[in-house]
Amino acid sequence: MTQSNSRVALRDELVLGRRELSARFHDAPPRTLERGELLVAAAHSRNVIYHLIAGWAYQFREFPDSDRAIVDIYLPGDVVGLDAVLGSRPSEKVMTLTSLAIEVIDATDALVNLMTCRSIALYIAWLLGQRQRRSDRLVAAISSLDARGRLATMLLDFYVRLRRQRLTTGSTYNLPLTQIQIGAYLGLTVAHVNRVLRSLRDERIVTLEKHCVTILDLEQLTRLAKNDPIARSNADGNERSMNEPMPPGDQLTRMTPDPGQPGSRRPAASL
Amino acid sequence: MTQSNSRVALRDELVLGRRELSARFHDAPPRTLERGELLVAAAHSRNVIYHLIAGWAYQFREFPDSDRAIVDIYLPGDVVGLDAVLGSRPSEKVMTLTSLAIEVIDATDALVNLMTCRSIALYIAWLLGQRQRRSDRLVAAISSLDARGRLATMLLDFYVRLRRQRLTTGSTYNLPLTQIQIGAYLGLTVAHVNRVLRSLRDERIVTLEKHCVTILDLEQLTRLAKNDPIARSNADGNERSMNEPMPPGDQLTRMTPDPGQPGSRRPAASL
DNA sequence: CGATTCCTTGAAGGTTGTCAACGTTGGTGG
DNA sequence: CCACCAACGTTGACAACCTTCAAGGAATCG
Repeated sequence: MTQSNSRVALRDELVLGRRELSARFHDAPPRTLERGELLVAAAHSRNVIYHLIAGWAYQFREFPDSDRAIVDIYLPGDVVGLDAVLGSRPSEKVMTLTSLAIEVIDATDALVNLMTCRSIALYIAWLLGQRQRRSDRLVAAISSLDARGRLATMLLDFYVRLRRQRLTTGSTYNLPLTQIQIGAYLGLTVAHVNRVLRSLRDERIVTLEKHCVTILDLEQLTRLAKNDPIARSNADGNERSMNEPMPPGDQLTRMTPDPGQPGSRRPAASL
Repeated sequence: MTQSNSRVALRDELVLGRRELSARFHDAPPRTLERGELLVAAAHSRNVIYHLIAGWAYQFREFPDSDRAIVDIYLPGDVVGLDAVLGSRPSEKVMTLTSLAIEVIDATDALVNLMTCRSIALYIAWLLGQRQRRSDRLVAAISSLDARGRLATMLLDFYVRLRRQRLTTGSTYNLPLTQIQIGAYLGLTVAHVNRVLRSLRDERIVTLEKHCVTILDLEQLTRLAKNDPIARSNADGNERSMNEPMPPGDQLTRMTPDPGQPGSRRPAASL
């Protein structure tokens, strides 16, 4: 079997796994949550995974001095809780940022059963890898970029992820995070987040007002996120690879798998 | 099936998966690498995973301005490359910190085959979750602790992981990182890493000289890592849970799985 | 034993945190 | 409808932490 053949087979199997897992999620009726509720992936019964149909949520870790560090942010279409099901210690909680529509796979041994199906197992591994890559990007951004770069990285990341899910078309989207939460996510204080947002707005790069993000200068924003001080101002045609994630939408016919955007393009957050 | 029953079954299956994956690793003869070599998980042929028998390595991400951010550090016993095999973009590389003894599972479709075995699939998911929890801890530390806290967290983390693998017994271990690399890992400059290490040494909390770490005051170090300014100076008996990872060694008979420390305790870095 | 890399330290300056105050918004109940 | 309250947003002054820059010393490797 040639490399490209098995690569294609892998892609197909991942798409299959996505469908199968989606079917398992459909077994139970969807639920809704209010803003400010905890997804008790740890408390009530461990080994629960969620599929976000609509709404945002964030995963956080608490320190004894009572400030919380946000370690990941989930958007519609994301699967939540996979990293925790096999872990021993709870220690991390997930809280809603908006009201939420979710599908749930419950039961303590659900994951064991899911793993029996190879395509689902592969897709779950892909999902775990996807979350890992998000974390790696965040670590790199926080540890080597200043406040402007971190903000730019975050705003771009959400932009790309929403576009991939066809949840935004223009250069604007809704961001249900308070500046306090942005600070907890990027390792900054509210005051400084506010200052930097102001400066980005004054420079006409991006605006954030009333939870609404508008990207005014995508090129500049990308430069900031890359820590690339002098713009090479290359043609927009070369604007792919904005920060790391897979290209959004238009170039789906490639070697590497992208189950997040299946062949049959459904309107909203299909698994 | 009661919850505790399936929990026990899960633990057993994870131990089984660890053994099975270990067997797959043994299929090919172990290899060695020199210090400063790249584990080309991306270049030469994707879909390669490694098992570290001996030696350290680090995963990093490069920025255009040529400084690199270290996103994870691998110790003996760790499995490297799982997060990358299913990903589309290379973008992250792994480099050795010491000379390395490794086992390799190659072939493009290796992971697809591995996932056919449910216990291996479960164990791989557990490994991915373990790496994710490391990343989450790092994000939390970098985004909400100052330099002292970050250093303390890192030194404690290595300490716990080495103890869990029975690679150190006393309060001392070998740390094959330069201060430059420590800075790249924690988001600090060399100069500041040096200064903080000096202050930690002057306060008789921990020393790092010639790549040798000696923990002098475990309690203080733990406080720093927790951002817990005033020591409650509780009895040492309650010293568990140093930072997040699973308790080292002595309380293995618990509900939650810990395949990293199997029933039959082998001397060194068994999978 | 040269040459590179790493460690170490000081001084100066910048980014960010802290603190405080006030304006704004949104929800609640009188 | 308005008063109230709580949470959030905004801004300024100041301090602290950390970076930058520079230079000399130590260690490591071919």
